[in-house]
Amino acid sequence: MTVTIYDVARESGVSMATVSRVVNNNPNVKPQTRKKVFDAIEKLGYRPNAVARGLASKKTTTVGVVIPDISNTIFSEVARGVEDIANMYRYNIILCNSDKKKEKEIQVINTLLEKQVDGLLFMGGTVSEDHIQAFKTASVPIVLCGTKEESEKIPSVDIDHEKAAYDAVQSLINAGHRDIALIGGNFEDLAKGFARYQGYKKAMEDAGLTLNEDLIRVGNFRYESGLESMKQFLQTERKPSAVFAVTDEMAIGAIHAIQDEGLKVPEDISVISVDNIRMASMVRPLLTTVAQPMYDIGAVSMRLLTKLMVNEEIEQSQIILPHELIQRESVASLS
Amino acid sequence: MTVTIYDVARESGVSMATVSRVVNNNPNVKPQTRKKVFDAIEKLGYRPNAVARGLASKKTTTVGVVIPDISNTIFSEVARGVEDIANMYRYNIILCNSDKKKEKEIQVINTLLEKQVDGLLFMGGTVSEDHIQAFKTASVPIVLCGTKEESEKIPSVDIDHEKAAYDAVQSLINAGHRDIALIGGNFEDLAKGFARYQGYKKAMEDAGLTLNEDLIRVGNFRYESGLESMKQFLQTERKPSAVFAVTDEMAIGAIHAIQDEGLKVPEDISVISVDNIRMASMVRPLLTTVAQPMYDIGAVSMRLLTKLMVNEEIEQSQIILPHELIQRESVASLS
DNA sequence: CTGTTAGCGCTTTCAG
DNA sequence: CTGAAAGCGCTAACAG
Repeated sequence: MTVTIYDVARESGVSMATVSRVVNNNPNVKPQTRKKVFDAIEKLGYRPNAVARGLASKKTTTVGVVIPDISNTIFSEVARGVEDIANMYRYNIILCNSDKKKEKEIQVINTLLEKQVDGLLFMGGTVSEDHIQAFKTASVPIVLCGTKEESEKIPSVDIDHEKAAYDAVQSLINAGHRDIALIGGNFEDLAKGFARYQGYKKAMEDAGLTLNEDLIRVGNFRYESGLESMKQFLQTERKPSAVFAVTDEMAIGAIHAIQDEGLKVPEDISVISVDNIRMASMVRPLLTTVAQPMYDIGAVSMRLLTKLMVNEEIEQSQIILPHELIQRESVASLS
Repeated sequence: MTVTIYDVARESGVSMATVSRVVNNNPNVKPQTRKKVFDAIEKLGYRPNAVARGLASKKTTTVGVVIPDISNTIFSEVARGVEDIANMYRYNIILCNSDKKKEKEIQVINTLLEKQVDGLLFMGGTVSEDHIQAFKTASVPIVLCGTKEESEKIPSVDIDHEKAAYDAVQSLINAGHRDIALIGGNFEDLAKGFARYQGYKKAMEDAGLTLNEDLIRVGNFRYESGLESMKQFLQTERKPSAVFAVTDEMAIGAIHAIQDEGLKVPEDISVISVDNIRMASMVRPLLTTVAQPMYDIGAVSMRLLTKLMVNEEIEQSQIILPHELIQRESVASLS
């Protein structure tokens, strides 16, 4: 029923090897025989079996990607970059959601490896010792995407989260703000939550400003938590004149909390954040934020992985992509 | 270097067949031997090769999913439903973006089939004759997710887009609106763009209202086009009292166009749409919309596919999921 | 330029 | 409950 390379060989009167050659575009085939083979392929409706090929060649041309949550816009934009480049180099991707649960992450890494992926792209929260251990059992290259780990042994691509946060806060300070609140994210998340907090702290300290515990809240990176956090700031007697939210979603939540209170952004309170998700330019006022190049992070990670998979020489295995402050409408100068 | 089932067999003093049995949880193995085998597996760090297994068993436990654009929130929410259920039934998914380009769609369908996926989930715009042709060459089940085709031969799951649009517009009419503008989407997109337009038209006609060409614009489903379309309506002398946008994104664009003009939603103009993306409850005013269960559409599609893949009896192969009007803040009564 | 021949690592009858 | 053996469909030397 299923037509194999053998059937094509018989039909066209050549050997399997020759059929294999024409299917794989090997130049060492006389144009004439090539034609015969193509005709047979067409006639029989032959479709090469990639699984058999994978077993024989030990290459599957598919890469595994573990992602926290594909329905989260921030990751889905990265994923698009990943897939586009994968595609460009003829790879397919097996996508696995992990919800940043360590157990789940380790589990999917293993099943991906069982499936003999040619490489692995890992996007997650923190990379623990257990992760490293799991990676070690792999015989294929791995790149971290949007994270990194201490030792910097594993190739990775990300932005400098601390610096991005620093730049955001500094721009607030430059605009004359002194009472700057922070809506942070999970500090356990070293690569992102903690790093962005560090950037805030450093910018404040460098400006000779002291951190005020009352002006620090930690949310979960999401809209609702930004809204909640801001509501609480609004109840304190000495309201901040500006707030730095560690993600756009929380910033937008904050903006709405402010507006719901009858106050205006940026006239009464300025808001800034980091990310630049699509929605940042789909709100009023337009959100001022430090852009992180989501698509590029995915694309560059995948490009790096393709190089690693063919043992290509690479100049740089710890890649930091640039971020950029996008001035829009949510920050006012206090002069 | 790589440890195979044969190595485990030797190490534990049993046959490959027995090792295969314990790995596959076949009950016909004496607990004692089972233990021996597990010990050997652990000792050698054996990891089953899913590609070899796939070749031998003709099952890969992976399904292909072709999706228009994973970075589009509407599809990424569906994708999450798909992956969750796939996972639950031990399948992995190979994800391919198609951008709704027919050529690309056909191409990825073919490579997915070459990779011997056990089933195919297709989300796209319109399903043409060429698609059907490509599907026919497949020997595995296929389900359409968020689309359908004329003949209804191919299993599918979706909502009733026409009825959803109808309900939205009808609610506007019930609220006393008469001048209801439409911001539509590509009419070539039969399953969605055109169907939703039909719903609008029918609701108007059923209420004895005549369609006004000046009050109809077609966008591309996205925010910017909603904003643009609304701007144009605002310049006409007889402004609509309400607008029905075929997607939430366009509705939000419309809201901003209205607000940018110094008018208020819903006091001056009401806005309603269909979708209920996460952002619908992350704007001011909160968007009133007809919710389509994105996650469920993905989950139910995948569940249907899992049944098809094991030849399970199915009662219903054309599944229509319910939609629901979510009253929030963007529609005012004209009484 | 083309054919022969081993496998790739696992599942699956078929015996026993 | 366990083993032997025959493939699954293809690639990759190696010859010629």
